[in-house]
Amino acid sequence: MTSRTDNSLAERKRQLVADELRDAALMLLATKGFDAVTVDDIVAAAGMSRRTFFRYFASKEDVVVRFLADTSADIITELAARPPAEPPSVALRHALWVPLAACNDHPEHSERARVVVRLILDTPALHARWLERQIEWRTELSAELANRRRLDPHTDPYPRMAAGMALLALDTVLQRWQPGDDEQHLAELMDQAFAVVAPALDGPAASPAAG
Amino acid sequence: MTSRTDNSLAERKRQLVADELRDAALMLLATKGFDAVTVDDIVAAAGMSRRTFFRYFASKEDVVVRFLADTSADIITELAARPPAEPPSVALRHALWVPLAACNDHPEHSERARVVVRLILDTPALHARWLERQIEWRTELSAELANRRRLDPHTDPYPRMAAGMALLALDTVLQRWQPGDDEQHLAELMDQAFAVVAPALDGPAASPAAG
DNA sequence: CTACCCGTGGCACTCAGTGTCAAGCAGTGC
DNA sequence: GCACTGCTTGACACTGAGTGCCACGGGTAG
Repeated sequence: MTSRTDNSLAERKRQLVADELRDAALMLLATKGFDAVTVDDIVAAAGMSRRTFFRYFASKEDVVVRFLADTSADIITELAARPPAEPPSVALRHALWVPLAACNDHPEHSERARVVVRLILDTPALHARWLERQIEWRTELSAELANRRRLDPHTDPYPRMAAGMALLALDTVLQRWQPGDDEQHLAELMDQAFAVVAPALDGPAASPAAG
Repeated sequence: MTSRTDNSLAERKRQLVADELRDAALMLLATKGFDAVTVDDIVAAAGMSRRTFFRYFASKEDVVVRFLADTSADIITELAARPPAEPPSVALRHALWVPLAACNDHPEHSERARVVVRLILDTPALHARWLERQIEWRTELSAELANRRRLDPHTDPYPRMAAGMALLALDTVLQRWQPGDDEQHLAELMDQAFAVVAPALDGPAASPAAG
């Protein structure tokens, strides 16, 4: 989860520093709360300088959000890899399952991921940044959906809204993620969420109304 | 739009100061961009002190977001006022139309509202705060929807997601809002957006799946 | 051994946001 | 007119986020 392109040596050293900072940050932020921890606290715990922190993370929010966002970035490529004939609801469900499955592959990571999710949802500043990241995904998912259905994303509201509904389903699952939940229960939550939006996702396709 | 409870005298003086700050802020932010304007610039233009600004607005983002949020706060009461038998898609469409109609009632305000919408959608920091505000509305709309359908918002994902879809429709309309659009065209955009989500909003209600 | 490259730390700076306090300015009672 | 009270304001100082700049140090190539 930590790296995807290790150009060896220098790159791995960078990754090591980033992980150290991330671990120190998540530890402190999750236990003391977001506002109660300063960047100075984090770098003191990691044994590095304040300046170095901002070379690896754009902001204090960035450490937390990127921890989830990195694992979720694959949803776009996953959607592109789904068979074109697949209904949007099914393709999107599979695409959004990727980050959740990645968490459950490593039980010890899963627990930390859940804590980070809680931290984000309960901290307004983090929640805002999280949504900001989702906006990017929505744009990319929208482009892919438009491409699949040969729709013009500038005149047809369907792609953008379909992507938005999928992310809404993800949000709902994360919101309902409880401490003891195993992978199966997470899958059930996912199914429930997608059951709600499926009629719209797979509905009467594009409505070429007035323009 | 500016006030809804004028306890006369002191309260109206407060409103006057707030409006002055808001006008100066929107003028500068819309023309120069969000990051290029400091709070000092704003208070200098308004002829007030930096400290006074933060007595009226929680943050630089707050000035911009509240300008739209204030007009949109009525959507919750409007939804509650809709007849209980009305399908969710229709009730929600009427509720979300309130802020848009409020804009079009005052042509000079409409233009500024459109500019502010552009500013918010084009500025990541503002967009994030805007979505953060929508989360509150989603919670309230969700509670109202759950109440209408006698659903438990903690076990059934429908209310939360229905509210999310409605706000997604609003977002889509704002995104596609063009300079020359009159009220009728705005209504068409609204209809198109709701046509997409309506199958999910009015679909097979709650699915009491596993819990 | 030397020259170079890159990551790092230290420092100073801007700007957002907050707490505190002293002044200004109504309205009120004497 | 005068003191008292409550509220708003401005000024100052302070914390904390985030950035630009430069000098140090430790590897690596020549």
